[in-house]
Amino acid sequence: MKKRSSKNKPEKSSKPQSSRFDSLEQEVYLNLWRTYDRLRSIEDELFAPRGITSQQYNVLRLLAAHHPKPVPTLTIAERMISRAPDITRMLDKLESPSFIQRTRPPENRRLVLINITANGLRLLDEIAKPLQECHARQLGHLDRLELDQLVSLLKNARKPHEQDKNPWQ
Amino acid sequence: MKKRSSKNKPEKSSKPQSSRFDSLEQEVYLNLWRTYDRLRSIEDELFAPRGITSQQYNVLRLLAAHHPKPVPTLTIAERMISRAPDITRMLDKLESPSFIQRTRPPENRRLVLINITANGLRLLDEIAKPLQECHARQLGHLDRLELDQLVSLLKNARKPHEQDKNPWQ
DNA sequence: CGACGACAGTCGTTTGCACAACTATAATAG
DNA sequence: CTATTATAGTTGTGCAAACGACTGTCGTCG
Repeated sequence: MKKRSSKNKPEKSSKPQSSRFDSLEQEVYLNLWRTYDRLRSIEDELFAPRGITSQQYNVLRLLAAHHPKPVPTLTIAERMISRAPDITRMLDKLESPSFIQRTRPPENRRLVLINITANGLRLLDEIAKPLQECHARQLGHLDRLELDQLVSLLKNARKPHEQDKNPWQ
Repeated sequence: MKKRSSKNKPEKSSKPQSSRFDSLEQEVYLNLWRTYDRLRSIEDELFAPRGITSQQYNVLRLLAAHHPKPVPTLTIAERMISRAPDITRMLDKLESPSFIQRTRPPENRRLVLINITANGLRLLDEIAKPLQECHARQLGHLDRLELDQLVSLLKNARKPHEQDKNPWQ
């Protein structure tokens, strides 16, 4: 995935090539933002009728991946795709329709361990197929090479900004 | 440009890296989301102390680009990077520190025309340099080829999802 | 043991965002 | 010249996110 050394050119992209952008970096960022926004709205159409957000869906996926082992609350927060400072209330919303279950282990009562329930697993199963179709609508028009390139460039772009030991870096 | 089978990936169960995603499209989308989130947090550090959001900043940029011609409210809403259903109250926040000015033209009193003020232009000017540095921190580690590729792939990715005549497609 | 600090979550409050219903104005049809 | 429809924003309300302060629990060090 390494394309080339990233420090081999002196005067990079600081010149306003296009009138709409102050720099190439800005153009990249705004395109990233716009593209995220467009693709997200497509996913939201899928999740909204089911009463969950895509953040919540990703919590359920994380839990399912660890199932039947439970995951502590703050571990979930760490692994979220976008920062989740209010993980408690988000888990509340998954607990009340009983997609998840909380337990406080006696050997360390500071922890709250989260488990996905059969109900939660059923939801994931129901969503799997429409979500697959949703992803195909989102990005199915790109070929495999483009998708691979995109993943690689995106990873590269955020690499200096991932600090902790989360699985994203 | 179609017909890419998206379900022919063999499961490599030994590597959690590749089993973390249900499809390559999902992997792209989650990477897009994550990268957007990381870069955004960097920009937010810049804008927050100045009391504006990056959405608001982009409104000011749009207005500055048209200055001294005014722009109608809903035209601004259309051109926003991410959808802005509540453009009114967002402009309120720009009007109270008098970064913008509203006028209702007598010849069509349905319109509300927005102009950037000298104050708003001054804010843009003050932000320009730190923002440039911010962009360099965000993406300065990528070389020109990578940045160009990224822009192109991102545009391509959202192309089917841009419908109207906005300047983003 | 008992105080102190670190750890793991929770909760209060404020702010922002979204959808939909609403007002006001202009254009058009009969 | 009125009724209807389209246009352009605004506002009500409710939900979700962000930040920080707070509670309860555990480890440890004198």
